[in-house]
Amino acid sequence: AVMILRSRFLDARRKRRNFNKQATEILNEYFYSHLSNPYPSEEAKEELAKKCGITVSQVSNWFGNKRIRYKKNIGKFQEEANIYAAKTAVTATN
Amino acid sequence: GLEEPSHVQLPFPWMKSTKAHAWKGQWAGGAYSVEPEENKRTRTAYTRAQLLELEKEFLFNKYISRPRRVELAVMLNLTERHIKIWFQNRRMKWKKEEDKKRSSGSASGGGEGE
DNA sequence: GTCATTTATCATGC
DNA sequence: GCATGATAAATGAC
Repeated sequence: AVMILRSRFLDARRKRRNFNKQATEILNEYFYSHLSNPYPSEEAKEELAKKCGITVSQVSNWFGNKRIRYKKNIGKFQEEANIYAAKTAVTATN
Repeated sequence: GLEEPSHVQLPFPWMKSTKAHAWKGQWAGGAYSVEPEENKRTRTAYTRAQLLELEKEFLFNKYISRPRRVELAVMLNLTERHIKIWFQNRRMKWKKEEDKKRSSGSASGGGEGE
């Protein structure tokens, strides 16, 4: 048996601050307009990072978290999905 | 009666879990029949002592040899696979840190530090 | 081997 | 009290 001990000391300070509402808006717009394949290219990540005022790593983190949390509970995001779906009448056909 | 979903969210391929789907059925009754929790992906929590030894070894060299890996595995009571993966991840982390240092030292801006 | 990603977990914000 | 961003095992593509 693998005993999982919680010897989590301060390996690193995971300080976090929430993103701007505007940044979240941009990220969500991209996510929901590419729901069939929400994997932005490196180029797209850089552009998003620039527009949001965050780093490329942060963009990657955001999409990673968003994808896993979305698919784990699609129902929870349904309302949000509708909002952004209406906001962007964009071709998501990659 | 039962409400019929007019525009059900298509189960895009990326929404499927690759391995060890730990969560319950999200669209049960729809397309998929998601198994209940089978084998959850175990995340080994390394002890302080183990991490200390691994870090020490990494300081010595970034790539660990097979014999040394076996040795370390016994010493730390971990599998070779654990050690191998730890070094792979550690190298990626190291690279990221180095990248940050480089960009921070040269051209204007980029000071993303604390 | 690298490396983007998945996944669990952590730490914080509110 | 969960939402959310970050970190680190673990996976898989190549």
